[in-house]
Formats: sequence, C-alpha cells, structure tokens
Amino acid sequence: MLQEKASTVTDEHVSRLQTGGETDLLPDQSRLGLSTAPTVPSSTEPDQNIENIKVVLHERELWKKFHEAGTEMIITKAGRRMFPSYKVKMTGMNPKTKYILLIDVVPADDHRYKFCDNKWMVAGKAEPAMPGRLYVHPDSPATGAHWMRQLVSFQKLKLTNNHLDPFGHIILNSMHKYQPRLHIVKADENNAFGSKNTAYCTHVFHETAFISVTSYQNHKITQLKIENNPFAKGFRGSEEGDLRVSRLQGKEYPVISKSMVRQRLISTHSHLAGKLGAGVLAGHPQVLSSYQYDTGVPLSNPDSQDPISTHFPQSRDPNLLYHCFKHRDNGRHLELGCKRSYLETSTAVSDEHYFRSPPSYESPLLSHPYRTEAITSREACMYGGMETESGSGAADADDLTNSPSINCNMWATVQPYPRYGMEGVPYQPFTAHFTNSATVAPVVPHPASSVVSRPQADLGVYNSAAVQRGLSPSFPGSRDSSGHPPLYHRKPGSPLLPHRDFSSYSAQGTISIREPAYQYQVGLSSTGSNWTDS
DNA sequence: TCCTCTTCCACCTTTGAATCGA
DNA sequence: ATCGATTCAAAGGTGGAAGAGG
Repeated sequence: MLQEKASTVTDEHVSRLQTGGETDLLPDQSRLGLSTAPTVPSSTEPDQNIENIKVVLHERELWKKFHEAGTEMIITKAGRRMFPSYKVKMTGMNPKTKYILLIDVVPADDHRYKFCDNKWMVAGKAEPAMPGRLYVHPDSPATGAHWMRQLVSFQKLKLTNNHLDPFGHIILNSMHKYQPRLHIVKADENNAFGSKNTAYCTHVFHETAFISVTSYQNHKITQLKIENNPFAKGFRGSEEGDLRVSRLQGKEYPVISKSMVRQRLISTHSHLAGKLGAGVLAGHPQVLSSYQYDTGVPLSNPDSQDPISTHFPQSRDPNLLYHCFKHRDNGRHLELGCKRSYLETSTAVSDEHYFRSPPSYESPLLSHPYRTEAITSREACMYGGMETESGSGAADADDLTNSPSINCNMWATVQPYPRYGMEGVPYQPFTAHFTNSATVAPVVPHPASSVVSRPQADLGVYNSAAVQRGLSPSFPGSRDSSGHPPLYHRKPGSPLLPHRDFSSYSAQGTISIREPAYQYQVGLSSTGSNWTDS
C-alpha cells in the first residue's frame, strides 16, 4: 500500500484553488463581474480557509487513459463500483478541524448518447435526472489530520440504474454522461454540516467524467478495464495466449495476450501522446486543456475530428474544474469564481455529435442539520491503517474515538434537473433544507423559482476557479423557507438501521437540499447508534 | 431488425476468521 | 496473554454471453 502510494505521486494531479483568501478575487473574477463573498467567521485564520485545501487525484494517469478513450462506467441493478476508483490525496487541511467528505455524480449535460461507428454521439435529449444521491465517505467526519494521513478512497461507491435502489447507491441513467464531484465540508460544532456557517469546497476533476452504460460499448475501454482492474484479471490473457478472453469472444476479437494488450495500450497511448506532442491536439484544446487546469487554455474546436474526440467527444469545457463555496451569513449565494467557460450558443448541427459542456448548475451540496451521532463502525474506505500518527495523537485520538461518525450512505432525491443546455446555461441558485427527521414523505418538486442566468459573456475561460458562495441558512424546522415539508421524518427515538437496508430508508436522518426544480434529499444511515433529534 | 438491458456464469481478488508459532 | 504471520474459505467484483424486451 505504501508502495502504491509512493509510486503514484507523480501521476497525481493537483487541483488547486486559486483564491488567496476569502475575499480575494480570482484573476478573472473582476472580468466576470462576480462579487466577492463575505468571509466566513470560522474561516478567518489562513490555515482554516477551506479553499486552501488541495486535492490531488490519485492515479490521474490512469484516469487520463480512460478519459482519452472515453470513460464508461457500468451500472447495474445491484450496483457496480467505479473503475478507476475515485481516490484523492488531501493537503492543506487544518489538522484539527473536522471535515466531511462526500461525492455526488451529476449530469454533465442534457443529452443521451449512443455509441455508433466507434464513437459516442448525441442520441437525443437526456432522460430526467435520477434521484440525486450523495456518497459520504464513511470516515466522515474526521479531522484534517486524518484525511491527510493517507489516500482517501471512495472505491466502495457504487453506481446503479435502479431507480428504486434501496442501498444508497448513486442512481444514474444509462447512456448519459456524468461528472463526479468531491465536496469537502467543514463539520460544525455538532459534527454535522448544514448549519449557518458551514463552509465547503467542491472539487471537480475533468478526467473523471464518464458515460454510464449497462454494457461496455467501446472495446478500448473494455481492454483498459481488464488490464487495470484486478478483479477483471480473469479476462486477461496469459503470455502464452490461452485466454479466457479469446475463448469467450474469439469470434469477435482476435486473441489478445497480456503482452499484446500492453503493446496496444502503449501504442494507443503513444499515438495519442504523439499527437499531443505534434500539436495535433493544438486544434483541440478541449483535450489538451483537460489536464492543464491551471493554464487557462482557451477551449475548443467544435469541429475537431481527431481520433480522440471522435471516440469520446470531449467536454468542451475542461474548465469546470474547481470551485469553492462558502456560506454567507445572510443566506444569499455568491460566487467568487467561474465554474466554466464553455457556454457558447450551440447552433451548429455538428455540435450534436460532440459532448457538450460539463455541468453548469451549482452544487446542490448544502447546509442543514447534517447531524452525526456516534457510530460504532466504519467501513474502511481509506487506504492504510488507522493507526495514530505520532505527533498528532491528540487529533487522531479525538478523530477516531470521540468523533461521531456518519455512514457511507446518504440518500438524496433529485427532481429532474432543468436542462441546462449549453446555451446560456442557467445558473441555479438554491436553498437548502436539511433535516434529520424521518417520516417518508413524497418528494415535492421545488417550484421553479428565480434562475440566475449567467450570460455567456460572464463565463470566461478558466481552468481552475474558486468559487465562494453562501449556504442557505438552516431550517431546523420541518419546512424549508418555501414551505415544503421535509422529505423524510423520523419519529423521535427511532433507531437508525444499518445502511444498505431498505427498511431503514424511512428512518434515515435526512438532509434535503433544494434548488429550484432540483432537490437533493440525503439520508444518513447509522450502523450503530440512534440519532438525536435536534 | 436493432438497440438496450438483465441475468447468469466462470474467474479472480479481497476480506476476515481461524490457526499457529514466537 | 499478546502479537504477527500464514492459511483458508466466503464474499464480492469483473466482463462476456445469451436472451428478453421495447
């Protein structure tokens, strides 16, 4: 494990916030006309600025390989893990501050895709978004020292296409493009988030975008998975060529040995690298800039026909990479950075054959009594041991023994997302409603409310951006500001059941996060103790 | 007919309990 | 009694094939 960690350092990609302080404008902010966000009282010390946290994507090179081929992720009714798995290295955290780490997977655009002629093409309008769910790292909340000690792995995150999934897996539509996002939330005094002063960051790694499929479409992806995923070792061929792969699919594919696969991968990679090196991709900055978050490389040639983009039309905005939000005391939301640049009006017919922009909507992650109580067990989702680090024993001890813990699974329900086309993508402000109550109630779509449209001109080119925004004030009651009932209510004293038990669904401590027409509903499951109603 | 999805399968890794020895 | 190493079996992850369904 240590060896793995050490060997991958150079492959990691550092996602870095550009804000120097809470009121600092990003280089392009002024040009964007974005306002500064007020400071967060709890974040006035430099070492506590949540935007100073740096996140490094583990195995970035592997992600890049997949991305270049057009990453596909299998979704099954029972839930399937992501591969490559989402692992990050955290730095810059306050060692003693507690954070909650969670991931969501959001639609990258409003299209449905099909794999035709060895390339992904738009096949129509996207289906309504699936219930949005958050995957909370099982170690959450934990101190910064804990998170920074080793790789943070979300490998147990599972994707499903089962709309009624009882296991808390992230629900996706097949043949749609998605973008995973990592949220770092500073836990409040109750080891929860969602309270008034909650601050959080959202990290988006462009190369982790994928298309969900029920069976692999692109043979290159299949080979990459087989070659790199240890669980798929059974499909690798031996050096002698006695392959299960060839046995099973001999009529379709030639015999492929390990060495051949390796050679092909190298060849493919070299080919791509060669193109990169030769500047072929210079005309396709959407590819090149995908890995150059900080360069501010302008985007995209929509007419590109290079092999890469024909296999996997790139998002034309690799710039939606990094943003940081912060709570604003008055509950209104501000942005300090630009989330994306690609907002050109899409009029060209050819655009239909290419991926469009990454998500343009705002993070649904938000505040409110995300309350955590003592939990007796955690799933080991972090690399390495949990041993106390010398020199940080206090923090560690506190981390592991006193910290109430939350479970991996949070349930959320998202109303069909407003289709944010590439054209003048509406920018969605949202309010949040968190509750740990628990009676199941129907999810009520939040009425479409004011939509903050961001003129295209406002969305310049940024390869990295930090956005500070406010989190809504908490609504400890059972209704949010719009009068909607809570999504779930739990009777006082109702114990939480172990996660992955659908029967516990109605007994989850819940968080609902609402945006206009976008509603997150997050349930927390506990493996041990009861929740306390606050 | 085509496309997508589900189910089942064999093969593999991972995980944790049991065992043993120092 | 404790700790670490080893062994073993069960659990779970994997992609492919076949077939169902729209």
